[in-house]
Amino acid sequence: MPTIADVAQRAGVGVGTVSRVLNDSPLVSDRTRDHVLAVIDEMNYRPSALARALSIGTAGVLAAVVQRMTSPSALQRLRGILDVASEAGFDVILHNVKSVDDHKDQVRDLLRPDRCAGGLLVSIKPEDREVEKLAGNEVPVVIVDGRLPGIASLYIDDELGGRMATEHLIELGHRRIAFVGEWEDVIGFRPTAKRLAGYRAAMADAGLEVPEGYVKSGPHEHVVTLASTNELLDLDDPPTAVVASADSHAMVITQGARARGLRVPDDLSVIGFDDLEIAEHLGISTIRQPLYDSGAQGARMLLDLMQGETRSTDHVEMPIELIVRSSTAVPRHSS
Amino acid sequence: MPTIADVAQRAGVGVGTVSRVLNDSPLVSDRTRDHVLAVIDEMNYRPSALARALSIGTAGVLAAVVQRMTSPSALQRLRGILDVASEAGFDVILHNVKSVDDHKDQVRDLLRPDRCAGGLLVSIKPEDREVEKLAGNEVPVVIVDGRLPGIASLYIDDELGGRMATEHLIELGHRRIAFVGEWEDVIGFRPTAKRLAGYRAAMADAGLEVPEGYVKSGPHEHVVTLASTNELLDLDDPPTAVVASADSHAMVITQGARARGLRVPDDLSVIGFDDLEIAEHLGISTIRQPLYDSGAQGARMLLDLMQGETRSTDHVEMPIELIVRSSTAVPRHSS
DNA sequence: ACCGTTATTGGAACCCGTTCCAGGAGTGAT
DNA sequence: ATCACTCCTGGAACGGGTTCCAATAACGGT
Repeated sequence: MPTIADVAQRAGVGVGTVSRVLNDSPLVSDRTRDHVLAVIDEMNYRPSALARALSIGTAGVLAAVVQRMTSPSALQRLRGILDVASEAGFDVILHNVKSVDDHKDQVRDLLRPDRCAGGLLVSIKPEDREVEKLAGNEVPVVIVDGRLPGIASLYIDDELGGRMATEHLIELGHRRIAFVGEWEDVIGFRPTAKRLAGYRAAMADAGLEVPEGYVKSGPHEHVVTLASTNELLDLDDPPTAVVASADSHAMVITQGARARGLRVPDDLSVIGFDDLEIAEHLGISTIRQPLYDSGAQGARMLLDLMQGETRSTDHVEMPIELIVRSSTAVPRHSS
Repeated sequence: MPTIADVAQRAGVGVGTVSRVLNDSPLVSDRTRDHVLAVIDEMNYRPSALARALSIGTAGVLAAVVQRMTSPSALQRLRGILDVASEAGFDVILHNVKSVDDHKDQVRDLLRPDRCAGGLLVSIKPEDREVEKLAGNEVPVVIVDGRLPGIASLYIDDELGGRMATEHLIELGHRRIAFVGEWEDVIGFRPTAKRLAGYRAAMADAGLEVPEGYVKSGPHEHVVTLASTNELLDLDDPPTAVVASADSHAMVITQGARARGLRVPDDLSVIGFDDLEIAEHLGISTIRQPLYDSGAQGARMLLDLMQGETRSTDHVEMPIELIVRSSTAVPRHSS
């Protein structure tokens, strides 16, 4: 593999000149530039990214640390990150955080200038004592899907989302409204807890009670959600509508209700959260949050930060939106 | 940030010694090693991955080039890759290939020793004239989900899979069996085409005809699959069973059939391909292929190759398996 | 013709590890 | 005490870029 010195020699110029050509420096005459470019092309020379990185001090690499990367929402965010990063000529290294243990040392070791030029934490909430370190971290960090003072972040108002979903059902005339969510990992920001708070607030504001057994949660698994659904529908006074903390739950609830011969939305309204692609196809009403865009914008924010153009304390609240489809309707025996 | 020279000075030894300690060389006395380790700890020194990479000649990074990373199957494969790579201390940079254009220069530029130590092509078929270059590529390459002579690869027998799915339906007593697949991108190995071939072969072997209009394909989108489903069911002589080239299709077909009031499997049997997580929850019969394992084993294979332990011409066929669930059954009006 | 500038240029120093080579220290044998 | 070893160790060279500094060339002005 040819080196910059080989090119310089062949072109009869100094290495500095070749380097300047490579970096589009204006301090090269057009004649020299053309000549050097011709030689580069002729030798099929490509500068070593490694050597460049060592000189510069950091590589053209961003780190994306993702919680539960297998979840459809994380995936969409990741897609946004990848698109923007690759557009800007950066590689993305991907770290999948599964347990709290992973989280501790690995991540801080990853977010060093010799590993990457910037980091994105997707749906990951650093521990309290990590926050300060991250805020002063040598490479900039952006949190996607979470809000943390002192660290640039993008987030949504989960409580508002829970409220919007609930109010939609209330406005349709529902009175007996349940909530189904999941236990949340301590790694994350626990959005479900906030959505639940929004649900409770909306219920309270409407003067509605939340009966015993109307709030379900468990591990994020289909079978568990299915069981929760059946428990709800087995109640003496079953709900006419369910707020699910995610579209994936809404899907399962719908399916479970139909398996019992109930019709959705006639016998049971279900609303989800996220607006995954599949929600559209299944006609699930939901609270849409910008998934792809959160990743893309987070990446842009990070790129800005890396050029010192933005304050690292920037916080951006992304908009959410009620999407009404065919899984929610006026209750059958409406008052 | 302290450098190796700082550590050497502080410890009163040479840089060579510190380097040897860092790399667990046996050429260091225990006393010296302990002392140096203590100093390293005290200074909280971490060697620069960048400088190390430049010295060594390559970074501790693997490249995963994935086609349509948003597909659930690609994601599972990626998970396998990530787990094995991170276990071995490698970072993974992720490249999402969307169109053929992306594929051309970017990938070859990525698979250079200054970018990564090895590459995994997931469901990506290099163009003919690229194959030779890849085979002699400076960094080793493994193809996950595809077979190509001259390049190490992991694959399944798609034709056999299509045949197994079809034979399962035939054995249940179905005679009118349709096939639903999708148009495939030229980037990939076109597994659907092979599965279709297996379907045709099984039908021919059983002496069954494939009536006009029984083979459907279109873009990989839910609405299209739904339309195909309706077209099939609108035929004068509609099928009693459908072989879908992927679980995602099987899901939509099931849903479409139910929307028309048909029962699955009583009125229509549906079998998928892949065995995604969701297939289990929806009770979809399918041909299981090892997704996570293909990624994991591909990564292991790559790590071996990087150490020269394996021939780069190794080819591994992964096993597939018929999984019978509740979406396939004996046809209602069986002969 | 002479001087001050500005436009280019070459090349050494630097980034920070790894590795090889030339010793030096220590040990056992004679 | 001397020699032959083995075991450790220090430090220079090296990897391949970037960048800064000194130097040359070219140009306009008087």
